[in-house]
Amino acid sequence: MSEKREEWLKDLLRLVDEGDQKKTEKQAKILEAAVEIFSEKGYSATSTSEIAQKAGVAEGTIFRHYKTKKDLLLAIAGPIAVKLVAPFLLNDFVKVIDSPYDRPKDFFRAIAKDRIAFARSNIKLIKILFNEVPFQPELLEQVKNLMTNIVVKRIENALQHFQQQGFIVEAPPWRIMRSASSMLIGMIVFHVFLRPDFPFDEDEEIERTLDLLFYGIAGRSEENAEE
Amino acid sequence: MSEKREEWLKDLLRLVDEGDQKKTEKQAKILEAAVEIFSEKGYSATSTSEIAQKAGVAEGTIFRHYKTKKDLLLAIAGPIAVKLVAPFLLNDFVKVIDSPYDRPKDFFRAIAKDRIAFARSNIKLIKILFNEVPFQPELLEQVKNLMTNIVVKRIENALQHFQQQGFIVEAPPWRIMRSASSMLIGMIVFHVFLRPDFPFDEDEEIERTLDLLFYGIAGRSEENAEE
Amino acid sequence: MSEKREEWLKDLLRLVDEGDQKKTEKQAKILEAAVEIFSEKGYSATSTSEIAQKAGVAEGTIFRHYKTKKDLLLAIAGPIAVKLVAPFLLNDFVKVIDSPYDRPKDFFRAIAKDRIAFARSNIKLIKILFNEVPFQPELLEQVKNLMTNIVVKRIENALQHFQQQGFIVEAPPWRIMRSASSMLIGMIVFHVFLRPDFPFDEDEEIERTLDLLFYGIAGRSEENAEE
Amino acid sequence: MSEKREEWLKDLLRLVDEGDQKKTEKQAKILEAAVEIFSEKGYSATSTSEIAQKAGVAEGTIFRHYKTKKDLLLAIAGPIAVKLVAPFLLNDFVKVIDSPYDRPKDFFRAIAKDRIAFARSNIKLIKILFNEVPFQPELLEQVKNLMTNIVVKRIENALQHFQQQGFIVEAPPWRIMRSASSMLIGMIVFHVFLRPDFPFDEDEEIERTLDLLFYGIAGRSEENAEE
DNA sequence: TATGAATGAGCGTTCATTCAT
DNA sequence: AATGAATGAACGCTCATTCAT
Repeated sequence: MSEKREEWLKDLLRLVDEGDQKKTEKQAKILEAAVEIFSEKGYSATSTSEIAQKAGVAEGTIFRHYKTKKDLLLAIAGPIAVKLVAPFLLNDFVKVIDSPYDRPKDFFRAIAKDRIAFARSNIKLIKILFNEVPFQPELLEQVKNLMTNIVVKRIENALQHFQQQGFIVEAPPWRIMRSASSMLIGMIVFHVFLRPDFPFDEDEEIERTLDLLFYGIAGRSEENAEE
Repeated sequence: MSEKREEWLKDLLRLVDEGDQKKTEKQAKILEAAVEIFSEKGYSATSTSEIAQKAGVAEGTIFRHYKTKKDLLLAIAGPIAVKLVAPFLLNDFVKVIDSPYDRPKDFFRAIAKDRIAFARSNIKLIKILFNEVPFQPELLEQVKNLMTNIVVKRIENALQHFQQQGFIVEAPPWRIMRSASSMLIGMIVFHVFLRPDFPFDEDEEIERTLDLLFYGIAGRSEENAEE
Repeated sequence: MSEKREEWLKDLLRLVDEGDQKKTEKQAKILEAAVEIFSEKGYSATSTSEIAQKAGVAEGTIFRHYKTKKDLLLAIAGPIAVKLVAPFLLNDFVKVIDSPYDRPKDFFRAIAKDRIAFARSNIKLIKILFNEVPFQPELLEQVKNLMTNIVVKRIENALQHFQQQGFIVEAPPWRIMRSASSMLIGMIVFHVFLRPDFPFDEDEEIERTLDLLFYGIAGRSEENAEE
Repeated sequence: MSEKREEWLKDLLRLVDEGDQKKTEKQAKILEAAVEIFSEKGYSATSTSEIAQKAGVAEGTIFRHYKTKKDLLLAIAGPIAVKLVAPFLLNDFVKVIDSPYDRPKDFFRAIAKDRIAFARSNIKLIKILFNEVPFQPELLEQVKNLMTNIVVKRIENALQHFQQQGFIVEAPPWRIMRSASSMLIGMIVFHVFLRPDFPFDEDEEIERTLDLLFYGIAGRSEENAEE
């Protein structure tokens, strides 16, 4: 089940790679400062002079590396969008169906742990991405592409695989996906973004949340009553 | 179980009431225009002259009614924050515990239907609220207050009530709340904001989503295997 | 021989009229300052802040009245282009053919005196016009239109009229026009723009220059030799 | 009647010679690009980065050869000013008085043909020169010097010589010079700069224009009437 | 109450020029 | 000799806000 990589995806990946490598010292400082302030005040409310000051460079230097302020934003938000869905881009992601995750819980657990870790080390970048996606058509387009063509497709495949084996309830895959995603994303949003100080044992929390996802919140009375 | 209303809450409610009533025609047009543009381009990227133009008033008129641009934003985003949690503010919300919702499903179903309807008629306002909450300390504070002191408290009460009756699984209420909220919010976000054109039967969708919430996504094999 | 006025001409004339009338005090000061500095340093080398300073207004005020710096230039250079050819725009200019100027010399003398006076009272504006025409396509177009459709046409008519009466040598009208224009323009350029301090009696100078134009610079020997 | 060469003239000539010779390949490309863009958009509206790009060199390279942007302009406009009056600089220009041009028409014809040819091969440079002379004091000074001390002086000499022989009408030489120059310059401006596509036979045109210059535009009726 | 001209600080961007390589 | 990254002043222009009418 080899997936043909489309052009736009290749371009994206190349962009990400390039961005990760060739960076002058000044460029790195500019990015660092921009991330900091963009995430604090939002893109539109951030001035390039503020970025320059925080980065310790002249304002003109910013525009030598990024033709416009928006270019600077996209240089930050574009790659993070790709990295956000990186696990699903892996060619061998599909192997999930053949073997590595015997059970759907293993599958969700793996994704959850990986993405929580990722979110934790990229809090500011993810904030920027989500704050700006509604207002930057290029970003929106890119995110839509990634989601529709990569993530949704692959998860759907996995779910159908699990359904065939009877591991997952019979229901439209998109609803299961939506519900499962919501629960995991909700967990991340709460523990990483809203209440990073709320004390909890991550592994334990993932386990208990998966329990709720898999077996529901109904108590014994409810179960007997309805089923 | 009467709840003492704090000062800040009284202030908020008065604000909302006032906002809903005394509005000159011009003021209404200004708000309408501001909502439109704020939701499209974001608060910071919107200029007061643009609002004035769209509202068909002079620029000075805006500042006669709202001392600053931020005041205008807060006049929009503040009330919507309150209305967003309005059901939980009702004095008789607590009655849920005494009688009206025999079962938790009825409880969640009622909230879901009501809030979906609300979201649908306030898409732009809610967008504005969520876009700006991270950057406006006053908004953030207000939302935090509402959430922590009203919503969380009352839902927690309800959940504990249901747990006592055995209708809901024994688990920390905050985790159940987080999971349930995530699933319902995820449904709203998806069907109202992300894919409003995605065809679905609302009542049916709510029912099936509640099923997943209550009984989980595990299929028969999985159930047997683990439990 | 009534001439139908084209649309663009109407527009131009309206523009000039408007420009001459409704001007706030600030607007007048801005124009005055702009004319001064544009003529001294050229349009591109002039900064809007300099204009604002000289006009005694805030920089923003300039942009309330003229959307861009180029608009400001065109508000100055456009009308002067029209006024420069104003005499030829008069409907009764054509009467020249019926009676008022019995002889071509009277015709050229009238034009010369009028345009010298005009040049003298609009030195700076004319400088700006001619400095910027090569670089502003809109101006170039406008000047071309005025020249080709109005000035050239009408002078040609007059010349042909004079030729029919034997007052002017038989030669292609455009060559006569070019030569006559050159001589008069040369006179204006020299005495008004290049050496405004060079002492001369204007009426006398015009008369003597017309003599050269009409009877040539050849001395008696040359005349005998060739003719 | 040998003319003592002043210092400034020596300097100029040396500058021109140097300019024509020692030029690295890059330098030549820079000049070429600068001429192109200066003539298109004007000096002030041209950026050094644009020149560098068009010349295919680094921006720094320009400043290695020309200390400032203005130096670059002067390196272009200075020499062309000198070349523009070059014929009058020739030591043997004065021979005109002794013999080579028996008649003034030959004299003017020679100058006209030569300068038309020159203008044609230096259109852009001449445009630059005349566009910038009003704004660059150094250029203005240089052109004034050349004109007053060389061109005017020598033509005046020639004219007086022709007047003594009765070939040219008795009138202040400056007026004859102004009129003759205007006519020839008018011809060049029209046929070379304004309407280079206007079809005409150059030799014929020069001849006919000289006729107008020498014998005037008056027809037979006018001649009889006035003289 | 409503206006819109006026403000001047601040915006994103470009500029001519420098200098380490 | 040639580069191009870096500079910071200056650019044209927009901004939220004020105020006389």
